[in-house]
Amino acid sequence: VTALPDRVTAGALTTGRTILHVDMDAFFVSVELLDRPDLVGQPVVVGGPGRRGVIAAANYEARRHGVHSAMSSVRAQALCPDLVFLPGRFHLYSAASLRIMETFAQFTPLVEPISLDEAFLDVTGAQRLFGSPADIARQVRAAVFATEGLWCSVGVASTKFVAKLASRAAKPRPGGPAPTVDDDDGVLVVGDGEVLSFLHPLAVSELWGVGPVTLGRLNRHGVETVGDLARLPVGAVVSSLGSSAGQHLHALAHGIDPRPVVPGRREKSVGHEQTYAEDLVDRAGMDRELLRLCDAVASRLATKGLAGATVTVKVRFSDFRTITRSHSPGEPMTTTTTLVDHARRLVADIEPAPGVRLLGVSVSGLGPADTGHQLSFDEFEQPTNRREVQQTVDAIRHRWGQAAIGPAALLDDSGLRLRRTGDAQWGPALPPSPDPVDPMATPGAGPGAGGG
DNA sequence: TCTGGGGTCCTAGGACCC
DNA sequence: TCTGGGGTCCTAGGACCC
Repeated sequence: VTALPDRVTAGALTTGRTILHVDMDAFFVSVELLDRPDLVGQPVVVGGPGRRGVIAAANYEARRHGVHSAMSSVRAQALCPDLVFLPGRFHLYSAASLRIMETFAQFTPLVEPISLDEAFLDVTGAQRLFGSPADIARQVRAAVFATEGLWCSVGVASTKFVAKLASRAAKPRPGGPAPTVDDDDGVLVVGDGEVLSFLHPLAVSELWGVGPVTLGRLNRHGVETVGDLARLPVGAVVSSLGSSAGQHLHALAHGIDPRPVVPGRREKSVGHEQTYAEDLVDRAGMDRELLRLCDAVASRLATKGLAGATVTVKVRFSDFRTITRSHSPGEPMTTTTTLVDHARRLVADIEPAPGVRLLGVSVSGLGPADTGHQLSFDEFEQPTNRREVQQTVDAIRHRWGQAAIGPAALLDDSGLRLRRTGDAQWGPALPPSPDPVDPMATPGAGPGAGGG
């Protein structure tokens, strides 16, 4: 694979776009299996095995039993008693994802990541260097396999959403043959003349943006397929779904999607939330957990060099009713102490007694953390500068790991170890874990969702 | 299917300003 | 003080995606 030269002008990309949607196959599980060749051929998932756990990713052997991501783990286990559960190792997936995105960048600078395992590539201007759209798609797929040992599926079209649907159609089928680099394996090109005949037979729920609620509304109009939606007058769609969503989906049903591939999109919020194996029932528990969440959020803000304007607390009660409370203090926030002060105030009048199953803290309105030393009013009041404390904590964590230091209020009953956030990625472990966390563990190397 | 955790985007009402 | 119209910001909630 030859690297793309520096000069690819945006001007050449304005008409007749060629867009690739690249989607890794069973990404998390595939990464795990590189380390565990002994499990190849067995049904394997990454996810939390606990009572409130869910499946994050399933390999094709597991899918053959009907197991899929977002399914509750209890149900997955029932469908496939031999299912192998692996706890997630997020840092591995992030690192692999970064390398894969770099591989994409060898073909075009216009790479828009959607998640760790998916991206859009606008290759309109890359065809003189790399050949036809199908040629480029095959080269991308082969390059990812050559560098990572991982397979992906590639959809090609002149619009984003058709490219995405095409990559899904190009996926290996559960129980089907294993992927190869053969000419037409794992790649589907939908030419402009074929868009409507490809699109219209699909279930309308396949469209990006049609979830359970929208599907229900469309079904009430007798819409089952994308073709049904296209035949409905736009007015009827708009009156049912609202102006924005209605016009957008109606246009999609006609194959129209002007959204460009946008590289380098900035993140807009950073947050942590956690569902508890046992509901929280008192103020002290809420206050302690808010501290834990704010500590985790502040730590990530520091790593990214960001500050936030608005803090939002989310509370989900045992009956699943969910509320949010937010506040924008007027000054950028960076520290655990500032975040937790606001977070606790936001829930001060909320009664935890019915049982709180989830708490979340997120920060939005992100901007660069100013490196100057303008003290906020808040900090000015404090005997010790909060920013300095936060910076010292962050430096220690950078050197010794996330669990090396933290608020004393988060020490567990032994008084020796910190209660940590972020291990239970896919739902709480089996019953409340008496299992301590090694305070010297490296980030992400905790007991994980399955440690229990 | 008794429902995770990371996010994005949209809507709607009210405060506030000109 | 029986009072318009446009714009922006803030807050709360919800749909949706991977």
